[in-house]
Formats: sequence, structure tokens, C-alpha cells
Amino acid sequence: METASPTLSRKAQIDQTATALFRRRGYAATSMRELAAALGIEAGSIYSHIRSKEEILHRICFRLADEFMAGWRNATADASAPVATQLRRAIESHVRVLIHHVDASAVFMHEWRHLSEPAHGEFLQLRHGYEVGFRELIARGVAAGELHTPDPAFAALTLLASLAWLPSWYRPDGKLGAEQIAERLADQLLGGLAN
Amino acid sequence: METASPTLSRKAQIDQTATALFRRRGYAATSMRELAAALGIEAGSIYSHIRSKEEILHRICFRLADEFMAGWRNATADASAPVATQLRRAIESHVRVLIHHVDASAVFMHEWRHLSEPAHGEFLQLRHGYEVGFRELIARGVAAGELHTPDPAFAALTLLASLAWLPSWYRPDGKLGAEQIAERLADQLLGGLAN
DNA sequence: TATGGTTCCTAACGTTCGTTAGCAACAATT
DNA sequence: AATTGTTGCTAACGAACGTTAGGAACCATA
Repeated sequence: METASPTLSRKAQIDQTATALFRRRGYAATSMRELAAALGIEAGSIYSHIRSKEEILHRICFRLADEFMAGWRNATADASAPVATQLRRAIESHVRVLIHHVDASAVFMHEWRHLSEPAHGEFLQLRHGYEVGFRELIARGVAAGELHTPDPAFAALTLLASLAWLPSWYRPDGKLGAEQIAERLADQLLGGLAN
Repeated sequence: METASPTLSRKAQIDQTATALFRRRGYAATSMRELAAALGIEAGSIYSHIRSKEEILHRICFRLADEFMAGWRNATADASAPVATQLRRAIESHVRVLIHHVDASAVFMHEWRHLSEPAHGEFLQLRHGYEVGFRELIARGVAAGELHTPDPAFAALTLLASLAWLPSWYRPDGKLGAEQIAERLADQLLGGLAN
């Protein structure tokens, strides 16, 4: 067996703890000494496992981006399905990822700008592609007569806004689960649009 | 006449430049030396006009909070008006403030957590009151039969999400003005709800 | 018993941070 | 002519920053 550690590898622990700290205090305002203290070790020791502070942020952001992308591809794989169905699946997938990684999601939304080039540009490109995907899906639905809205681009914006805003109000102990939130979001966002 | 300076007072210039920097780079990642360089002076010179870095952030956040609050009171002053009207007015007021102070709005949304106590708590209290106002207004509309939604609290969340997300995509040179954005937002958010 | 990977330490590096002290130039007011 | 407020400078303070070097345990495998 390889490193079948009982819990998480030290590197994974660092990522996890850093994610929580970056979320609460922000990337720039979180020092390596704070992170080390939260892990119960000294600051220098962290560098036995990582190369730099930014590497942690990079991993947090792009790992989540991968999850969002995979969910999107999965949800829209069946291009013959009704657009409303694809859209609902995409929303559900997004919410599921969001809720399964609340801290990472908040970091993903706010701290990506501290990435330096070329990671910064790559991240923006990924995010833009994701947003365009939603926008075009909605536009396709409108063109097909499945959805109705006076301004598809605007509808996409409010949808994405609701998704982006979610990690800042969602509480794991709330009464709504992932599926219910996704359902309610889809209903509300499509309710005014779908026929 | 008092300080009828041709442009802005130096203090106002500092606030303005800091707002732009805080927005682009984040509060924690913006140094006083950067701010000074953007103003064309030395770092130490800034302290002839302000007491601390956080004082600038405090002013940015609470000044905008005042504007949002004033707009809200104005929009909902006539309690006898239909809820849909009050809501539409509140949205329009919010969007107008948002667009008139795009940079400050982005700072307001993201950087408030770097305020220390008691300002941090006061800010959260103000924001919470604002959100509760929207939530209750929508709930009142539903109770009065003016609005229809399966989950008023959720509807309030998506509305606030759209408002919060706006400064991150709005471009002053875009084709939509403040009034049109507010109108479209209100239409879309209420369109699915109002009768 | 030797080896290599994982883990962590102490000590320190050079840099940058927010901020202050003390001084000087200039404007407008008294 | 004296005063006051605004504006800015240089030089520096102590603290905190991200990061590195070098060494030492420990544990598995060989």
C-alpha cells in the first residue's frame, strides 16, 4: 500500500486549513505563520510540503474550476435533451459542488485575483468560458422557444449572480439541502422564463 | 468662502485613489506606498491627511452604507404605496448608488471584513438591517397578494445576489444605463413573481 | 543495517509593512 | 508682520512578511 494515512496527507491538511483561513481572513491577510499555527507546526515546516503560498491558492482555485467544468460537461452532455433540462442539471451540479466545498468556493469567488500570471489569465479564461456556456445555453433555449425572457444575457447574469452569491449565505446547518437549493434556484430562475 | 478648492481636497483625492486601488488589488494587498505613488507623493505624506489605512476603508464602507440607507428610506417612505412600487423604487435607488460609485461598491462588497471592531460589527449590523428590509418588503407583498413566490426569503436572496454581483460586471461604457439596469432587474426579479 | 521519504525544528535572510518624528515651504487670514 | 492650516519631505522605527538553509528525528522498504 502507498501512503494509506489514517486521515489526510499533510499536504492535503495544509490545503484544507489554508482554504478555511483564506476564506475567513482573505488570501493576502493570511500569513504563513497563521497557517502554521492553525496546523500546530512552525512556519518554515510548511515548505517541506509546498513550494509557495501562491501554490496553495492556485491549487484551491483550479481544483474547484475542474469540478465545475466536469459538472457542466456532465450536465450538458446530452445535447438533444431540452434546454430547460440541461440548464436545471447544470444548476444542480454547480450547487452541489458549491455546497460540497463551501470554503473553497468562497475562496474561488474572491481570491483568484491574487494569482499571478499566467495563472491569473488562465483562471479568467476558464471562468469566462463557463459563463459563456450558461449564456449560450439560455440563448439557445430562447431561440428554440423553450424559454422566454426579454434579455437572455441579463437573465444569465442574474443566474450567475445567484450562484456566485450562494457560498456567502449558505450554512451547512440550514434547513435546505443541496438538491432543494438547486431546485428552488432553478425554479425561480426559470419560473419566470420557462413556459 | 471655505476650502473652495478647484478640484478635490487632498483627503478626498486620497479616498478616491484608495477606492480604485482597493477595488483592483484588495485592501490587504494595497500598500500605503502604492497609494502614495498613485497620488504622486511619498508614503509618509499621506498621514498629514488621515490617521490610518483602516480609516480610509472605514470611510469608504460607511459612506456608501449611508447612501444605500438614505435611498432605501426614500424609496419606502410612502408605506401606503403598493409593495411592488416600493420594491421597484428600492431596486432603482440601489442600482443608482451602485453605478454612481462602482469602485466604492466593489470595495463595499468585498473588503468590509478587514474592518476591526467595533466597525466590523456595526457594518454587519447595517447590512443585515438592509437585507431584512428587502426580505420583509417582499414578504409583505406576498402576504398582501401583490407578489407570488413559493419562498419569499429565497426570492429576497436572489434579488440581493443580483444587486451584490452587479458592480463586478457593470462597465460604465456598456449599453445599459442605471435606469435601464434597474428596470430590467426589477422586471426580471418581479416578473416571475408579480401578477 | 542501510536508504530514502516524510515530517518538523531553529535560526535567520532580505524585504516590505504601517506608521511616526521633525522639519520646511506655501497659502490665506488676522 | 504674525499666525494658522495645508501640504509635503527625509529618515527611520519596530514589526511582520515569505522564504531558505541545514540539521534531526522517524518510519517504511530493501
